[in-house]
Amino acid sequence: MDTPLTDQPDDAAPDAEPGAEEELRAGMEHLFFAYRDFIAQPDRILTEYGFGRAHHRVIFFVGRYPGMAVRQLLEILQITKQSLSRVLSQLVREGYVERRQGETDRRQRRLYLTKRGTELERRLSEDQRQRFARAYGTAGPDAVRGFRTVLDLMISGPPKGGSGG
Amino acid sequence: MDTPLTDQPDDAAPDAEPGAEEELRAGMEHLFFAYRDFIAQPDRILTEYGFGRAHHRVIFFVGRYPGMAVRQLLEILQITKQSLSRVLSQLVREGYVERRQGETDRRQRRLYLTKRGTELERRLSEDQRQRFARAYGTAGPDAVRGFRTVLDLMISGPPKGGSGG
DNA sequence: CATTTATGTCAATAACACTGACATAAATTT
DNA sequence: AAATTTATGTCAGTGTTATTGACATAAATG
Repeated sequence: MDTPLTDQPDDAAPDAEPGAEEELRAGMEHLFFAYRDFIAQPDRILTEYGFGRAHHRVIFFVGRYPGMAVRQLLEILQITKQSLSRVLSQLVREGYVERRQGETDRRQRRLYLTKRGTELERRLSEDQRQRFARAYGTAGPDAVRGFRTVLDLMISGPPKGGSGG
Repeated sequence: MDTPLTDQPDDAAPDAEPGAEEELRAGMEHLFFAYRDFIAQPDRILTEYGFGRAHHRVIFFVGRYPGMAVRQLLEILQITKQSLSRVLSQLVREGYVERRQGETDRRQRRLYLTKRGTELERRLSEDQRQRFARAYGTAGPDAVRGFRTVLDLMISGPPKGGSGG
């Protein structure tokens, strides 16, 4: 995966801009590359299962927050319930995710990974975990703190008052 | 845009894991949120033009590297030429991108933003630039260096030399 | 009892990626 | 000069993921 930073002809170098603007665009560019490479390997694995990126997202978040309700998953993924429905139904049908009726609110379907789902989650995230582990390890704790600080500041707060963003 | 970190019921908190693993997954989760929120506003603007995310990527990179050849754009975006073709042809047809024959290698079609394309690029990137500017400004230079360090380490190297790391 | 919330489904559509096949022009190699 | 490779582009068909709109059920809430 080439980055153009090292590989461009002279007349395709970053456009001369005021330094600050250039720094921002460099960040945007690198965020794009990081995300692109972050999802490349899981994408390859998913095709074996006939799944796509959306399935991975569901498996990741249900694995991370067992017992999560459908509504919360929708808020996180920022997609419509119709979009989620197809993916989630498929995962349930094929035995990767389990739906259990909520105890306090029985309208809810709380989501859990099955054993099979947990295994797939580990397989899908293996490259991603290694990627983070390597980057974190090489960069060191100070850089990791900076990374997390900037990343968190980039995330939009809740739309309303909520729990204070 | 809610994050589940502050908003989950007690039984949907992050699964108890060894600390290191949890830290990695937290990073993965936040990278997802950052990217999700990073592209939300441009996505809204693009619908006005009948464009999608792919058009934005082309406009961003052609704007950043004027005179870029098609081949380089394909390597960056990691998509097939058929996929790029539809998007690029549309942008050319509607006057946002210009193709000029290469001078040294006349097989190449070198890509440039038109005035119209430059205007759209600025509009699309406005929220993203502000987002980065705000995060960078609040986090401070040390954190920004850490952010860039980790992000760069996460990007796969060129495919030829190493094993992608 | 009326309303809202949580969930789910059916149908139609669009954006964006894919594979495979084929074509032209120009550069490079033999 | 001929053969090969490279850069680009198009046509056709397909699949995943998203969309909107309409409609339905069960359960919680006012």
